[in-house]
Amino acid sequence: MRITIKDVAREANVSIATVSRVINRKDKVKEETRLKIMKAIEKLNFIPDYHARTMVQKKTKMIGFMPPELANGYWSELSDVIQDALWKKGYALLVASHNMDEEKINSILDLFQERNVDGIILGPLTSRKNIYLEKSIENLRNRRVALVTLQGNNIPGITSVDVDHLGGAMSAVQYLINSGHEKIAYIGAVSASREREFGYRNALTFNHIPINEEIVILTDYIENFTEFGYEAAGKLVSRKKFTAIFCGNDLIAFGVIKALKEMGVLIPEDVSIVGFDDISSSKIISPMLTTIKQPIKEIGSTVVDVLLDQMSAETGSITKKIVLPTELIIRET
Amino acid sequence: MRITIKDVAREANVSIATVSRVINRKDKVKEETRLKIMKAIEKLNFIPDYHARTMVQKKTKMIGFMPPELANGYWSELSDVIQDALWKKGYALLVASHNMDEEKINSILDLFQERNVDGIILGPLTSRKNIYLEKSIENLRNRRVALVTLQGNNIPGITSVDVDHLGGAMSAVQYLINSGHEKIAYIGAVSASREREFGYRNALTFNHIPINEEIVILTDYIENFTEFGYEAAGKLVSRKKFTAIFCGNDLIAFGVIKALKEMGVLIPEDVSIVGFDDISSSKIISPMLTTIKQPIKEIGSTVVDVLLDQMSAETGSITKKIVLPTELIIRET
DNA sequence: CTGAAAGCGCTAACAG
DNA sequence: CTGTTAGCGCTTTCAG
Repeated sequence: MRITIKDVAREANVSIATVSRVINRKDKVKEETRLKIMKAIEKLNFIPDYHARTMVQKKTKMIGFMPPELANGYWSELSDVIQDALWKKGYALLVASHNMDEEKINSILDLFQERNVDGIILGPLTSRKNIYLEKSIENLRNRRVALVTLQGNNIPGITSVDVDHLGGAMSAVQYLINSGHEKIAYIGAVSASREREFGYRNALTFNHIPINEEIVILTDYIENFTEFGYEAAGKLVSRKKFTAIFCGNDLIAFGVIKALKEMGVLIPEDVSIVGFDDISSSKIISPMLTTIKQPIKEIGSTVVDVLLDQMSAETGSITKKIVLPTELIIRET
Repeated sequence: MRITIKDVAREANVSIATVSRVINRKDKVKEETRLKIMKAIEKLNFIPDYHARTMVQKKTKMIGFMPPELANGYWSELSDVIQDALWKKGYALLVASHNMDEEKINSILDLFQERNVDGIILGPLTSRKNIYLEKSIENLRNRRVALVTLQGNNIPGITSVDVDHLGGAMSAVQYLINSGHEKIAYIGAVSASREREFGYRNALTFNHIPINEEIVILTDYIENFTEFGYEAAGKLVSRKKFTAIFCGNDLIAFGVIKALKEMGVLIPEDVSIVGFDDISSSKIISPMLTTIKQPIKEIGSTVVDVLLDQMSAETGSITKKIVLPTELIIRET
């Protein structure tokens, strides 16, 4: 059925070892025999069996990627970048989104172990304590699987790549303050990034503006950020005590914008809005969203670099925390 | 280093064959020994090596998915659906987007072959003739790899799952006509779906409205649909001869909306717009986009069903073309 | 019900 | 430069 190295060897009248040599282009092989073998490979349409090779080499050239979801500008854009960067280095990407479902997280990790991925890129995980997860991670580490985490879940001992949420949030709020706002509301999700909330609080405090908890709306992880923003904006308006809103991410901001428009609130005349992430839709919504841009390309390439570094390092490299800068993108809101 | 079936066998004082039996829950094993082995597995944290298993079983439980890109609402939403459906059936997804790059398409297909995926879900491919691709596909078919294509590339002999682009486009244009429009423009990409353009033409013809080629703007595949829509709208306005625009997809429509707004054209008072796809951003843009909805969930589950069917069928099943219906979603534009 | 042994397809010493 | 051979970790007859 399947064409194997044996068939090629027979066809070319050499031993399987020699065939192996030419497909791995390692040891020297006489040009003449190389050509002969190449021809046989061509003729038989031979593609070496990855699994057999893997079994002896112990390298799968496969990286597991576990984002919370794909159907969301931020993660899908990042996936593309990561996939592309990895591809260029000869690695394939096994993608499995977990939707913050604990059971799925565990089973994905099991799958990654079973399939022997060389490395894993973790997205944010549920903050709840998960014994099984901890055990899996320890296992993974014992087996020297490279691990990197995106959007720092601060799992001890794992190198993380993330942006400066705190700083980004502070600059967003500072911008609002510089524009003359004092009553600035915050709408955000705790699970996604607590630091953005802290940045908000810090900036206000730093400017001697008291924090009014009435206009701080938080939620845990939710499926649909946009809907959450829409509803939160509704609540906020009924409290009428703000002239600007800093949103935990762009999707939330989209919901907010929609709600405000429906209620006849003018943006930015009545209320200014700043988001976070700068996903591609931010440019197409109207008014165009002012937001904190995450350097997605750099995040993707950095995470890949870090991962590959870790895999090539003989001895376990030390745990780092890599923080990338954000940038304020001023648009219309 | 790695825990193998041997370690478990030793720990439980049985042969490796028996261990294999319990992890595969096939042959009968005495309950007592089963328990003993389970305990050993637990204790040693044993996870069977997938590659070794695959080598003898010839099934990888892995499906390759090759969309044009991920960073686009349509494909990322679909990926999530497919991944989830497959996951439930015990399959992992190997994702690789090709960005319409011919070389990458070829190399991805090679990778899929080398890694022995059980099935492949193809996205739209370049329309240009690609000998290498044809050969790969033939190879794949010879090796009985299940193949399904999304957004019908009409590769002969491959079952496709797609929506009714023609019908959807016709209903979009018909809706516009019913709303009193006669001068309806079309902006679309040829590669994505020629049928949408045909639907546009058909609907006009069917209603005895002559087609004005001046307000039909086409392009080949482009990286950024939104930008294309933005520019196309600019050209269109200078020609001033339309009261409605049917866009080949939502992203294009977003660009159009942005351009019209900037030029002070009111939507829908001056110009009505209908898109195609109903990606999630369509609801957050303002005004909310009237569009043709693709049933993404159904597309995803259908494609998975078809694929699994094909894999379980002993004899090569016949090539089908599955067409799913679309739905007109009337919103504000 | 359980063990022994023969591969699966390939790589990596080890000889020649 | 090239061939022989011993595994990689697991499943699967075939005996017992």
